[in-house]
Amino acid sequence: MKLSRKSDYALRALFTLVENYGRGPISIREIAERNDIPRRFLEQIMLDMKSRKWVESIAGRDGGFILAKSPDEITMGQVVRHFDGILAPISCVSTSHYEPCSQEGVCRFRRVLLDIRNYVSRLMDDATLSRVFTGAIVRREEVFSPDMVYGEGI
Amino acid sequence: MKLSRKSDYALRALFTLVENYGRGPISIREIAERNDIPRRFLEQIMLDMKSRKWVESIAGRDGGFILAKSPDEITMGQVVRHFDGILAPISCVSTSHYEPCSQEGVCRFRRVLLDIRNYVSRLMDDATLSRVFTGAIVRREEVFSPDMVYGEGI
DNA sequence: TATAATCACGACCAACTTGATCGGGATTCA
DNA sequence: TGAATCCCGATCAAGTTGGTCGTGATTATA
Repeated sequence: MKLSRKSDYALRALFTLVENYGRGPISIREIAERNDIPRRFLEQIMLDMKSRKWVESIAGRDGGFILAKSPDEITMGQVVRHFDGILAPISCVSTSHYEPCSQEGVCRFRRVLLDIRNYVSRLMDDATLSRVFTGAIVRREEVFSPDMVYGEGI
Repeated sequence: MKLSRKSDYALRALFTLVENYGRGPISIREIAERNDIPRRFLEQIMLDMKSRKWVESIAGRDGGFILAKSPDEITMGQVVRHFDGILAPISCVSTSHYEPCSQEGVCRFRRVLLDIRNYVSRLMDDATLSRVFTGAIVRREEVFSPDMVYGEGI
């Protein structure tokens, strides 16, 4: 999974709305400023998220956006899948965007990619906005040392 | 991590060479046919891998390619990093391709992406060609049910 | 009711990446 | 000599990314 700017910006915006949950709308301009996002680009993204029913807009002066549902009803998985289309590292191990591959029966490394898919999928679908916001989504790898680095660097 | 065709093809070719390890060279044409890879495209990739000292070439008629080192001295991590540049889902959690981000101090979801980075990095750097070839790289997620699917699909 | 701030919508676009193809040269074996 | 191979650089079409821009429509407030 490679996170696009769009997913990145969408998540930044959503967490800003989570932070303000129950306290009225925030304008695109303010979200953009607080999160260092190009304003006109964020416009697109917010409208997109509105059509997905993740946010609601209030038009006119003093208008802006609020979350359309509770922060534990939206997951990072949903957001990234919407904007980036696929979480799996390759489509032959994707269920939502599966495409057949002539080598599937003999491929030696498919298994490794499948493992990555499973891990990423599980993690992202567990990651509701509220859990991530409160830091409740810490996993095995981070229990011992938060800044632990594996392998040669990534 | 999104696996590019180049990485994919490179890995297919390498595992073909592993299969034939110690039994003479295989031509690009044959590797291409056996793995369903465009021949002229594979040429580039093999030359690239030659410069990385992963494979050696034998020129002239009956020539071809062989592995330049033992299958347990090459990892999937090295290959994917070479062709795709970055394993991490976003550069702010990459060590090899780190780029600063204005939101780093306040970002709510960086932690989740860091977790993915750690998992992928560890898995890929453990994945030597020989271990993957023999199937010795099965991990937690796959111990119980090989085709287990998590979340909404990926 | 004028005005300023906001959301809404669609068109446009430059730069980059991906996934190749192509022509022709150098090397080697039979 | 010729056939099969590796070698090298140029080129390129299509799609994706990451935006910008102009212009309406809506609404609170002075």
